[in-house]
Amino acid sequence: MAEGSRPTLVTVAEHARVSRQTVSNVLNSPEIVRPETRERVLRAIEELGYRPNVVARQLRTRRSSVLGLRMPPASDGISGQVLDRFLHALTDEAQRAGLRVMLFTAEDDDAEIREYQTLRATTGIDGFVLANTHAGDPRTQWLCDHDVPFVTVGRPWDDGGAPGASTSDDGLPHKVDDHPWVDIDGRAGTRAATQHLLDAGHRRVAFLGWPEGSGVGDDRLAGWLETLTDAGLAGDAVVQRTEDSVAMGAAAANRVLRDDDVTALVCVSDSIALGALAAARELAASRPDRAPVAITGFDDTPVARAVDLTSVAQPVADVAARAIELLRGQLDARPDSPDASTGVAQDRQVLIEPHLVVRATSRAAR
Amino acid sequence: MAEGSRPTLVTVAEHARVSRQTVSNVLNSPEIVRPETRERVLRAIEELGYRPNVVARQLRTRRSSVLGLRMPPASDGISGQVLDRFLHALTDEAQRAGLRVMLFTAEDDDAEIREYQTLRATTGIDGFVLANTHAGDPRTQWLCDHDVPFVTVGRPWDDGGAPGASTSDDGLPHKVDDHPWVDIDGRAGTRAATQHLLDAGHRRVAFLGWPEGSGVGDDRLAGWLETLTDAGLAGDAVVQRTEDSVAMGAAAANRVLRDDDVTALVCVSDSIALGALAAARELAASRPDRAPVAITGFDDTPVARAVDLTSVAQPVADVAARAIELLRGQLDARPDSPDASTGVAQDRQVLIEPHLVVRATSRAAR
DNA sequence: GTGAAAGCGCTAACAC
DNA sequence: GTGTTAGCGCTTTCAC
Repeated sequence: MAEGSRPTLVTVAEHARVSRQTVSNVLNSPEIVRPETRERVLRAIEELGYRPNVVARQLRTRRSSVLGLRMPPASDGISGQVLDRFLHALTDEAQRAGLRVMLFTAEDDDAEIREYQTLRATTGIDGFVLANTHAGDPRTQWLCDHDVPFVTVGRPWDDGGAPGASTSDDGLPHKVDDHPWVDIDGRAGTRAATQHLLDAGHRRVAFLGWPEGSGVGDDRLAGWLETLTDAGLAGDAVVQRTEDSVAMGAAAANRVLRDDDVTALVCVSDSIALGALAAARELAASRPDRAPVAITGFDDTPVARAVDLTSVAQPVADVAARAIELLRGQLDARPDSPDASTGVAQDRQVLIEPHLVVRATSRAAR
Repeated sequence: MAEGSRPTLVTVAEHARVSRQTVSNVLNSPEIVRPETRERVLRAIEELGYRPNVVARQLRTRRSSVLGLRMPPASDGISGQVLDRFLHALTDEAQRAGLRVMLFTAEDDDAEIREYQTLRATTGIDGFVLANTHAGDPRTQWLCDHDVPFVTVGRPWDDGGAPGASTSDDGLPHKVDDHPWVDIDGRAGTRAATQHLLDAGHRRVAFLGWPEGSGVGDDRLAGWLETLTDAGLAGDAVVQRTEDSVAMGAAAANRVLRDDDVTALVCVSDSIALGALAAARELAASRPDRAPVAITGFDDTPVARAVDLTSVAQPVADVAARAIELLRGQLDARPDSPDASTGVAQDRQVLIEPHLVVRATSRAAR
């Protein structure tokens, strides 16, 4: 504070009576500097309250330690706040790893790619985290082609619906599907939900899903069907597919519940579950004789907590942690750092198991 | 692409046959360079696909054009997603203004202040956007003391409850309350909601609020009370205060609705409104004779849309735009840029009026 | 109006 | 091990 401006490497060097390079070494490769010198330098740093200027370092090393993330326009879905939580977790993990998260926006995929270019050309962003990737995404293609480190949150779903990582059709320079990603195992989630309902004695467990073709939706459906099949109940499988909204959920539920044997519903989302809940409640009011209907949602949104809805919770923090890990792996593997061997050989694709949060809507009849 | 690496100022200068300084001028002060030279330089820039390196510029100018924002830990409230929307809008506005938003996290206020220091010392962040400020916030104090540009989203509520900007108790070097902020006029919001209900013929309009002492909550209550007073109905004013949750909202509503004359509820939040809605529905079922109850919420969360709840919508995008504006004003007013006069003289404190979104829960009896 | 010189704070080479 | 020499790409004097 006494000096007019902040101390620099030179200030520290003078103070410690060494060259400025030695100070730099103490900071970046402490092991190559003699302990007593190191001590002296560290003391000087301490005394002066020196903080390295990362901008200068960045100019020199061409590494920014900054990650870019496109802020998606708030989808109007009810599942708000999972992005909030993810963002918080990601920022936190990044910070812990010495990285920063920088936000940007883009109208569409092409604009986003243009932003990648700008961001890399002008501010030297090191890598990107992509959410909301979709089949045949031009963004992942571009990033692969330009050798930019990135990780997607969500698998690269083939147009078919099954997870990628399998078919390696030909010897293209870059197999787009085969990039680092982290995702939540939706199938395992619905499996848990369905099993939970079966364990509670339900036999005819219907599924309220999204229209066919969405990788995520089909994956969740698969988990339900699998479980039913394993239990020898696949013959009774009932599915209703609908758009993701409360109203549509209610309508779909009403259709399914015309079958009096259906006593439980596994829903692909909390929105649909919320609709189903309303439908079930009306049904219970109008027909006290009918068996009460158990319901599970997916995402464990605040709404689920609010209305006491059993739901599959996404471990967002884990996802963020693994995403940062995967990104770090790529960053460290770049030209300069020979630490490539240091990093534990890790899978480039990570599937995280969600867990079921059991609440009132799936517990024994009230 | 032909060349190995990216073009720099020198590359452009050579290409345009001018000094590198002239190129810099074309970029930063185009008006001082002769039109024909400028043309030539611009063409060279175009041809080479030159992009200025902001890191180098930053090292030289000490301005980063980056804004810091602490990512708050997801509050468990139902009102998720307003942060999402705000973040998107803020990023968008910032980008439009040539600024970037960088995220960070901190455990508490002190840790946040430490991050301010780190961020400014090492990466040279230009300013901050603070959300969730509270009475006697040490962060705003610190930022004022260190002359760091910032803007808060939300007024600096005095411990009393009234908005600051009024009492200037003594001649302290920095009047903490008197910093730039943007906020939503909650009072105007509940005023609109209450008036809407009065217009619909309701006479006894109760308020379900938060416990006393929260600036935001008291402000919202004030709007309701004001409107009732203006209508000469203050004598009938009924308030129930409760924690912000669906269950508490239902309980509070039940208490208020014991009074058969109460036909409308203005709620301080969507969570509470959601509870009230459930209570009202049960009441309607059990006592078909009673007049139906109209309900309004606050925040216009996805849940409100989902259950067709009338609610006060926060114009988040406007807030973001004004926040960026206020920050820009401070950034431009700094040492170098003499453009201080250019910026329209603007208020340093901005109150934005929300608007009511009328939905089923407040329309004439179904 | 344009150019030349200097330097922002740091690290990568290479000498010593 | 340590110091010296060069820049990274840009802008800011200040001559011309």
